[in-house]
Amino acid sequence: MSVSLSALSDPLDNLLSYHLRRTTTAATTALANMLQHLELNVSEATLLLFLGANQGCTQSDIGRALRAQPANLVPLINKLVLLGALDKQPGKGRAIALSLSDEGQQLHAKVQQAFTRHEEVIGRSIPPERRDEIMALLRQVCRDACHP
Amino acid sequence: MSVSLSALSDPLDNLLSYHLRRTTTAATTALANMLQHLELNVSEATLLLFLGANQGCTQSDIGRALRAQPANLVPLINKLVLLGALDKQPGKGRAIALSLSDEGQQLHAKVQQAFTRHEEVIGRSIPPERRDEIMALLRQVCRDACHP
DNA sequence: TATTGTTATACTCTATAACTATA
DNA sequence: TATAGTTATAGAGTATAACAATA
Repeated sequence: MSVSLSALSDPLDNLLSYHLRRTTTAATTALANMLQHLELNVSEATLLLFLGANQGCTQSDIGRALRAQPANLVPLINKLVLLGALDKQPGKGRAIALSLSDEGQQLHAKVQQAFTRHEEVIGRSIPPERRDEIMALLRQVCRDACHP
Repeated sequence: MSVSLSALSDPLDNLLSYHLRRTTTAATTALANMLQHLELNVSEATLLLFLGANQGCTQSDIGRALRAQPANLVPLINKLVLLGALDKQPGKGRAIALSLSDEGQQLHAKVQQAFTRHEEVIGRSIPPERRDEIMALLRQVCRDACHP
């Protein structure tokens, strides 16, 4: 027999890890919606943002900075190339220097706008003076989780 | 040519959404490692925790409470059944009331222990008196993200 | 008909192994 | 040999559509 909804207790509501997961899912979904009209998903947009600030970097630079497996970057880079957003230039050894084309620059501006708007949405209940403190805390939780 | 690592700037480091994603990934990976010896992944363990506190609830109760698609619960429930952790009892209509078997109770205790230890690990830099405040904030960010 | 449970499917994210190319 | 890039693949998380069973 079904328990009525109000009677359900939630043993997870007191867990930081649970709220991290749930909140991140909600925030990422909202961001994905804001990027939809640009034909980019969150990963592709994140990569574009990073490339805009680090023109000439290589795939392995990106992997190290964003803690992504180089293999997982391949489809993302291909997508940006497909959109005409990327220029590739031969680098040292097998390395390929990536930079934004003119079209990529324009797309980059729109992505930045979307991210900024999204930050405003998810942070609208956070007093501005506490923002930095909260991000420092998230960075620390991230480090603590990585070194158990 | 490759840019030296120290020269790389990170335009994402100032974004709350980025740190949410990165921190959640790190925390969830750590939790998964702590659950490995119980042969449970994070989703299965979360479900077990919920069922322990809501014995007799149905699949659609769970879906509503954890905001999961009922279809996605099927493999999780099957896994717990496979481990001998669940009892199923016919309920109203097609509904099936789920509860923990004796074996499930024992597993539940171990899962709770793992979650508690994980909370200690990821929260070890958070002053206890600020924990509730931070979780309230995460809940609020979650709500804000859902209603853009 | 409305609700519940199930199956099949698909897309994204993440991770690893194995391969190729270049200094 | 060491580094960089690529391919293939596998597992987990999430979402929808379609179907079956029951009141």
